Order: sequence, then C-alpha cells, then structure tokens
Amino acid sequence: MIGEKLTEIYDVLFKAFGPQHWWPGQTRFEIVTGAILTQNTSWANVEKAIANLKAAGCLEPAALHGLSLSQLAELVRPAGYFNIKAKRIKSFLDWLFENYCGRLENLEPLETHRLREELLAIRGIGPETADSILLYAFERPVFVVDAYTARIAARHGLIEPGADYAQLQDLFKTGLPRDVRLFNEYHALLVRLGKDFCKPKPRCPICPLRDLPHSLENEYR
DNA sequence: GACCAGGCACATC
DNA sequence: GATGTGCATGGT
Repeated sequence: MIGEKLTEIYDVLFKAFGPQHWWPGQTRFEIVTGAILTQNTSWANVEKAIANLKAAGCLEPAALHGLSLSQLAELVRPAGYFNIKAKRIKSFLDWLFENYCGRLENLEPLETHRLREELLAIRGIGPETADSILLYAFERPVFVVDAYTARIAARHGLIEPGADYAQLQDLFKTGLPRDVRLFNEYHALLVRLGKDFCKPKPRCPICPLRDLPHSLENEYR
C-alpha cells in the first residue's frame, strides 16, 4: 500500500512534468564529476564548472589526474566549495588510478554492493554521490535519496521527519519494483518537484531558528 | 541583503 | 548518537 502510494505519486509527477532526461551529461566520467560538483550546489553552477573542464580538455580521467590541485580548483570554481571539490575529485581519481588503471570500464564487473562500499570509502563521496554514480553512470538499480526526497516524503507523511538516508532509501526500495529506468526518472522528478514547489523547512514563525531540530519538525509542519 | 542550491567531513557535547 | 560548523559561488 505504501508501494501504491509511491506509484501514484510517480504517475502524477510524470504526467505533470514528463521525462526529465537524466543524467544531464554525455560521458560516464562527466556524470561522475558532475555528481561530486553538484553536492549542495545548483546545477546551473555545476554546468559552468563542467564547461571549464571541457574547454580545458580535461573531462577525462588521465587529463584531469594530470592537473595540480590548484589548477583543478580554479576550473571548478563556479561550482562553489571549489577547494574541497577539487580534493574530492582528486581522491576519486587517485583511487581509480591506483586500483583500476584509471579506467571506469574496469569498475563494470564489480558487484553493486561492492562498488558502493568502495565509492563510500573515498573521502568526499557520501551516500548520495555514490548512489548517483551507481544509478546514472553505471545503471545499477539503486534509489538516490537527496534533500528533496527527504522533504517531500516527510511532508506527504510517507516517513518520519528526520529519517536518515538508509531509511528513506529503504522506503522506495521496498515500495517499488527494482527498475533502473524507474529509479532514474523518479529521482529526477522528485528533484524537479522540489525545485519548483517544495521549499526548505518551514520555520517557526515566532522564533525562526535557522535549522529546526528534527525533533521539532512536526510542530511546524 | 537574506536565502537557497541535486552534501560531506569533522568537531563537540 | 544527535547537533553544529566550514566549505563558496551564483541566482532569486
């Protein structure tokens, strides 16, 4: 029955917005890079950074790996947190070259669970980034959870406010058929809905704390 | 000028 | 285990 609800929401979203054509990127490496660059950042800013990398001929592993940290940081500057993100992209590349000859194809044979663990062990790659890479770059049936997913699910009473990543992922994993195309479109549609309509946490009108503790979210919903 | 954006790591209690 | 903070550019 939670599954029916999830399916119903999907149908409504798809009818309203149509296919979102995710991931917005040509190559697998562009998707991986974009997944790191878009951390807590609007896609419009990420596009500028990706355009810089492309213009510099650095949107492939070897070329990017050859850059210094400061060169890389300068190219990704428009995406914000550029020093941090440069390090994160470097960490990924170091791992890729040390263990897989710098070739994304060499990750293909890995079992999904194993690949996820390896990605999560890289500093700067958390659950959402890892799952985005798994779903959109490697077409594994993994549901991607993000801030919009959490907000929307909580506001529709599908889950307790303050639910963690694993709980949210489990909600969709349990309620839906394990289908790459469905997971691809569903996450993209939730982001679309979130951007257009689901603004951040409501604030207490009397004392608008910047971040309401999860324990109080029910009070101000 | 405040707020927000397709997170994550780390410090502190 | 929960909560707070730093990281930063660019659009509304």
